[in-house]
Amino acid sequence: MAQDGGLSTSERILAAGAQLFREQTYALATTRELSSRLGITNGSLYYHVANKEDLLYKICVESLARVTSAVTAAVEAQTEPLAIFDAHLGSVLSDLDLHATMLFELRFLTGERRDDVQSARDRYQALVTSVVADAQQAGALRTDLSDKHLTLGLLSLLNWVISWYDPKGAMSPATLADMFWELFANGALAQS
Amino acid sequence: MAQDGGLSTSERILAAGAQLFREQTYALATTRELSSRLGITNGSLYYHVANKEDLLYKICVESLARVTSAVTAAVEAQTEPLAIFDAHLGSVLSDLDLHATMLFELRFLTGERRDDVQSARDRYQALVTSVVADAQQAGALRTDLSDKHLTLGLLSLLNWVISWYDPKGAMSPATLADMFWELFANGALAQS
DNA sequence: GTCTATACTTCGATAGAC
DNA sequence: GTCTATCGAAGTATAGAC
Repeated sequence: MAQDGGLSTSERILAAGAQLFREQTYALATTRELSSRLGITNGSLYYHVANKEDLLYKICVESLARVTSAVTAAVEAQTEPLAIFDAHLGSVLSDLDLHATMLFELRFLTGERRDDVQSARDRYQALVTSVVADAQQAGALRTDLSDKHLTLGLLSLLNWVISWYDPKGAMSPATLADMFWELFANGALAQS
Repeated sequence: MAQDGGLSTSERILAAGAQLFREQTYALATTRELSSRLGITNGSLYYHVANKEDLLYKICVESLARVTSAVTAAVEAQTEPLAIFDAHLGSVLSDLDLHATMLFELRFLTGERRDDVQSARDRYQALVTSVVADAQQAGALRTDLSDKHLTLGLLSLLNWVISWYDPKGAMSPATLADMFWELFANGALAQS
């Protein structure tokens, strides 16, 4: 339960865990360091989380829930593919720790947790593909490249940005979305 | 020194190390597992490499040397930006272990080794940017987006492919290069 | 150039008091 | 809900014989 104006312990653990996992990667991050940042001992941490992998699982689930929700809402409001760039980057770049951890550390999950997150990610990708396919059928996007390939190009732009984006840099998520959309939509060739 | 038709021990260690680091990540890969794959004991491994980080360093240096050499040669032969897609993907996708390790594990290097590899990577990126800038000045690429931004988009396509490409899949590096070039050059919008 | 043996460190997780 | 104390496992790297 949330404190007055603050965060619940579970929420604090999720945020601190995501930050730590992004800084050091899941494998190298230690539960001792995490406990220390939270101001509790290593033993106390295990009252809140079952184990280290379970924390990673919760982070991945939360990441995909947020970006899926943001893009779903945007697509329902306006069906232009540009909406995806805006909604995706708006969500992802304002919670870099969360989404970077999902994207790069997902593979360390095992068994059911791994399958669970992977299928959530597949569903998100299918959502983007369906928007692309709809735009193709509406005549907005070219059809000589398949919906899968167009989506692959689109998601390459959106995913790779996580590995270099600097929140303190000059570009806002909205500016970046406009720039990427412009490039994705019209290409890099000079107009003849 | 190379055996008859085979590889030297150093070359075998480099290849096996890159494969292991890509499979498990640098942090999780153990020198014991590496020794085991090479058919020697853990102690023997240290006759060939100073330590684990030094092996990662050698892998990163080799990766950047190869892709830089491939793209440099291609650009000297034909100055179209398409040449970059072909040469880059041709090199990278035929040595996935090596290049994936450089791209995703570089950050675990420390001190001088880290600086050394990072500056080699910066030089490669500057090479690509210069090709883009030349094409802009020649009137081939649009100039309302900066050379840096166009390069960012280009490298997003080229780098992200490493995280999903399957050598056993249907697409050859050359086919993929054509597809990405087509998308990068002309964009996703339907022609009006 | 490879072996055995091991020193040294650090980690995830648990037990049980408060 | 947090603490102290600790178990047991695993890792990197070294020493010294062969």
